[in-house]
Amino acid sequence: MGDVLSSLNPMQRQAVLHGEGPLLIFAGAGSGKTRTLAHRVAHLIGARDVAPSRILAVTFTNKAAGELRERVQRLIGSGDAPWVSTFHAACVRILRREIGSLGFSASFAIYDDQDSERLLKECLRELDIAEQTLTPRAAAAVIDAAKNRGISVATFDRSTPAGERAARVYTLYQEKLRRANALDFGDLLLWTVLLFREHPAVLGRYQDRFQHILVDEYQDTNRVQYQLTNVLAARHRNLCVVGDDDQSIYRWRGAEIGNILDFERDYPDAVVIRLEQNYRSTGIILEAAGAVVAQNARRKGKALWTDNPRGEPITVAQVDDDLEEARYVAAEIGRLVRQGHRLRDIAVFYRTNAQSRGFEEALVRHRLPYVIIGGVKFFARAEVKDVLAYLRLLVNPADSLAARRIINVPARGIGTTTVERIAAFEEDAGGFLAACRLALARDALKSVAAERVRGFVELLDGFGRALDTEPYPQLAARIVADTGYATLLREDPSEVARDRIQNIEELLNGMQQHATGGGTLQDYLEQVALVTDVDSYDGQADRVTLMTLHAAKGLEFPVVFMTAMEEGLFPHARVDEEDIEEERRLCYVGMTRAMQQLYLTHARRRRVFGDVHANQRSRFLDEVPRTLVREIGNPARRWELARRQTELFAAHADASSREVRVEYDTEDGLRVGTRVRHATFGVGLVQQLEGSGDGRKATVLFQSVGRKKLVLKFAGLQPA
DNA sequence: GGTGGTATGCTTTTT
DNA sequence: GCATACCACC
Repeated sequence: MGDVLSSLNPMQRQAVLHGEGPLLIFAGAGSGKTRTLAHRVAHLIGARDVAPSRILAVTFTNKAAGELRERVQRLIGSGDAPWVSTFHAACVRILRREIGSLGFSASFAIYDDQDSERLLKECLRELDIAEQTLTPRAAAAVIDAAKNRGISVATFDRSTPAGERAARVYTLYQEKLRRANALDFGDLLLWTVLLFREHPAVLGRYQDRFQHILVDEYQDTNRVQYQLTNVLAARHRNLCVVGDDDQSIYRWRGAEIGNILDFERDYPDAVVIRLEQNYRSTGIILEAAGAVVAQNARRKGKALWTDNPRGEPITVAQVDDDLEEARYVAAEIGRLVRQGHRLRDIAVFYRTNAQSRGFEEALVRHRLPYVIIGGVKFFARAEVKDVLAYLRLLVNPADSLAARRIINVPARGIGTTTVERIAAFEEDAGGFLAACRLALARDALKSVAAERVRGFVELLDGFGRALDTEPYPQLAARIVADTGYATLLREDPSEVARDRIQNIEELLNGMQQHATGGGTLQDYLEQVALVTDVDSYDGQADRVTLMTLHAAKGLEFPVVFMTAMEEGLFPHARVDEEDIEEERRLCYVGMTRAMQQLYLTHARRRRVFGDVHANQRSRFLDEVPRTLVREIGNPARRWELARRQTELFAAHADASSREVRVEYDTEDGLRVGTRVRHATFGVGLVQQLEGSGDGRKATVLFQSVGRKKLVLKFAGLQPA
């Protein structure tokens, strides 16, 4: 263990060695956070004799959980592993065991966003709420936001007409979920909180059990996650949270940055450790990113530093339009590759998924292989969801949404009329599939329709029997064959159909792999419900990576291109001034992904939804100290740049000099607002003057290094 | 029930 | 500008 510890820096070591009691770790970008967490967990097990089963470590992504689990395993060798999982997976694990007391059965299904919206559409129709009043998507957003804040149907605010309407939708939606024995993503967390609240004995068991709780990315926890961790940690109070307020980028998903900012208020005895040494980026990249995020007011503020070389200046490239931007990026990537970089070392970031297209086209033209993370998700594809719906229905026959999805897929002549006739029995029967049986038993369908529905029910019954006798991947393959899905696609010569066949094959392969590892069908469905595309990013294939800035969090690349750095795109036009700080944090996250080289590109004109826009360069570009930048592009624009940066600078200086009460002309000619030049720091603006004679000092805001207090006698300031 | 036309709407989306 | 979603029609 001593050896292992010696590989840590003093702050990391302190975080690892901390014993009992609350611990807050501010971990700056690239400061070795995962490493520290892994060592801490291993230390608790190896040196403090904490049983692995009594440790709970929570992350936000499966990928992060996997990495942490693997590193811990490497450190502790074989033997029991602690719980390392996402919030959602941890809740599923608890709920599979305990959900009986909430009136669900343990085989509950997990609905993704798409499922939720479909179900909400049904709700809105039943409640006679026109889509113009409330779209399924908007309803989903309202309900999800409520769940994130721990608000159940019982506590939902009905005081306004819109609130009353939303409450009715929420109520019906929850009823439908319950009848379908299903939980959506928000439910996984909220039901767990409610379980603990209503069943103190159950809570007590878990409180006892989890002697140590560690939470990663604490800055992105929402209120329910906050409640969950804090209530679970209430007994032992060994709560270790790790995060970086500057990397909080999910406010719009309910994340509350206050959770991390107020940790010391929640736990006055908390030990606070700052990991401020960055091992990832060059000095220049770090300084530039730091200067940008320093513009934010609501932050703890930290001083990241690095022993790494200063590195090359940041390239800011101005291009004429979006096409040229894509061309420039592709050409530059080609050049980097010829210089010896590998494609997998290079990433292209953009603000919205829709922006990937141009880069794809340009990369194809340059014959540069790439991979896109995000966009349309594999498990959200229609054909994949269709096949999964069959399996879901077998595991959880109450899943009416799944039943409705596949009753006529592939087409077997059961139309909307028949479906609606069956739906009339849904309530009595308790689910759509049961309603099919009931409708048949009551002879409620026309003869042709009845035949077809009977065929569907018998088909499913056959699959149901096979479920007990054959491995589920085989069953899945049989479903694809016996339903006629395979034939349908094979007879279709189109490219779309070919893609779909490939996707289904990939799906079946994935199942095979999972089953070989000993997983059951229920495990598989659960895992599939909780994975994302970013999780599957392996970084091994030699390809350029394209992704949104959000998807990039937690990753690093030797070379990073941040594109479309323009007002309206980034920061995005949809964010109001209040959320600008979050956009800026997103910028910070993007910049700090870069290890060696960082490119920031912006176009003078760009096509957005078909119209040409002339966007101003992003304010974030102007917040990067010019001394760290190499500008490429139209030289005439450099004057514009210089002018804008001076303006920004003056505005900033103005704002911060407001506290100064009186300005006198002075014998040295300096006053607040004077532009001065310093031999090392370059140009700056005088913000404050104090003292006289040899002790006279000036506070100067420099473009390059920010604010400095200088003794005039030694500073050698020149007018500029 | 499948095809083709037009309407629609488009930030980010850890799970 | 483009993909999807829904409706009308065959």
